[in-house]
Amino acid sequence: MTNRNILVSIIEDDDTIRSGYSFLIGNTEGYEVVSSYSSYDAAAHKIASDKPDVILLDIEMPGTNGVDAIPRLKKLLPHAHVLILTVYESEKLIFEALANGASGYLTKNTPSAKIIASIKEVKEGGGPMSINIAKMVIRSFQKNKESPLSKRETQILEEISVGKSRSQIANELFIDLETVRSHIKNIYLKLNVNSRADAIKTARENRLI
Amino acid sequence: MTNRNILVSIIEDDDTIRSGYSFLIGNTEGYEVVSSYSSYDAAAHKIASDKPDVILLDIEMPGTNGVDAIPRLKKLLPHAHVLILTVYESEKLIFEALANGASGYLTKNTPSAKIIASIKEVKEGGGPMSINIAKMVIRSFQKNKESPLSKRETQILEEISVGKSRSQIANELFIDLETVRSHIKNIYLKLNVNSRADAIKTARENRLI
DNA sequence: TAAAAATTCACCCCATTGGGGTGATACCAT
DNA sequence: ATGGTATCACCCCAATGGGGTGAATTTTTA
Repeated sequence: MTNRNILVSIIEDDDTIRSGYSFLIGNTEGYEVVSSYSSYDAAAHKIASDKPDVILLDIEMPGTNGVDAIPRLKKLLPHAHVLILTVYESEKLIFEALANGASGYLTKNTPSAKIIASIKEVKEGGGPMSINIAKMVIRSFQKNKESPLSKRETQILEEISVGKSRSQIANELFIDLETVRSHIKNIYLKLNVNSRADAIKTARENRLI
Repeated sequence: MTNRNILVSIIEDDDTIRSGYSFLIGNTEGYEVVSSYSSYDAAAHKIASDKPDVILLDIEMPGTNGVDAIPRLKKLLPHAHVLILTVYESEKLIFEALANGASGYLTKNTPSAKIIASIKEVKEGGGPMSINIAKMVIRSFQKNKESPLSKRETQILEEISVGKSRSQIANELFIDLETVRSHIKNIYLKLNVNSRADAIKTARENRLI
């Protein structure tokens, strides 16, 4: 069997950048640019017939933005991989993009060779990320070391964050219901909130849990 | 100013692998192996004075395992970066390691050049990951496409997962309290559970939310 | 276009929960 | 020995959560 080219579509509103990518990828052995569009809206009705393996997608675009475009592209082309290529490094955008089905996330300062390699990687089921993105993702797993909460309080807040009730927590930690209550009260005091939802929100924002 | 060498400590129980890394890194310009140990327990009392910039850490080890070793190492050497180098690819271990403060996660099939580059990357605040690890991490952000839950049900379960009460959900979605209730009942039916905690657990396990 | 699924709402029941207040004891670690 | 932590107690009461049953309407899909 012969390895066929990796078919790439590009959706990027900046003409210069789009031509640049197109030139770069089109002139690389084993890669083929099947189409390029200046927005998702321009691509929507045509990209399905292009049958790309990988879609390079910008986030900042007129009309439908990149993040919202991902699930639509996945619906049009269930087997295509979406590789985000953008200048944005906001944690929110990155996670939204990944949650929406992006297979990788590169920033625009990524060297050409890495872009080419990432397209192949993504086609083969990998998940390429720029180092700064990987850093943010890793950091998102790490807890804040300067938590105002004690160990026990953190533990209880974690139970709360998975939907446990007071009595469930009391049972699992082998302590009295009242003790759980007083811990929760102290948690609320420290976080300056007065509901489970707010406590969870504040804790997540500050990586306390 | 002159760039000083990157100081590396290695904690790895396999003698052969340890010497291999030691040789590889020690013979690379700009890198210096300041110490190597066959376990965390062996390193515990001495590594602080080695003052490494980066610690290469194995997960599978006699005595204190790698995951538990991370926070202790971070306590001994708050400014050192821990780079996991292991054969394990279990999602649980990866996330535990990252949550415990690991700065990067490489699998042992990583080519030498990539290991060397990753040590530098980690020292400069990056977050290197093997492609297969990045893939798992990315997948962990992505929802299951074959959810038994409807869009609305998923939305409501997400609200529940952040600790919202029925009435809070009703207010935010502009629907009646009773409607929220009936959605929740349907969610419980579909997931075969009968509590918020179980629903959240099942949903998280199946990436429904 | 007809059937199936999703979304919406209603009213029954009732034990449990959640949040607020106040206070107390014991154990640590600095 | 003083402040933070962890434990428990009892006051109050509205709201919540979970279970049952049924039904109208809209949307999606076959």
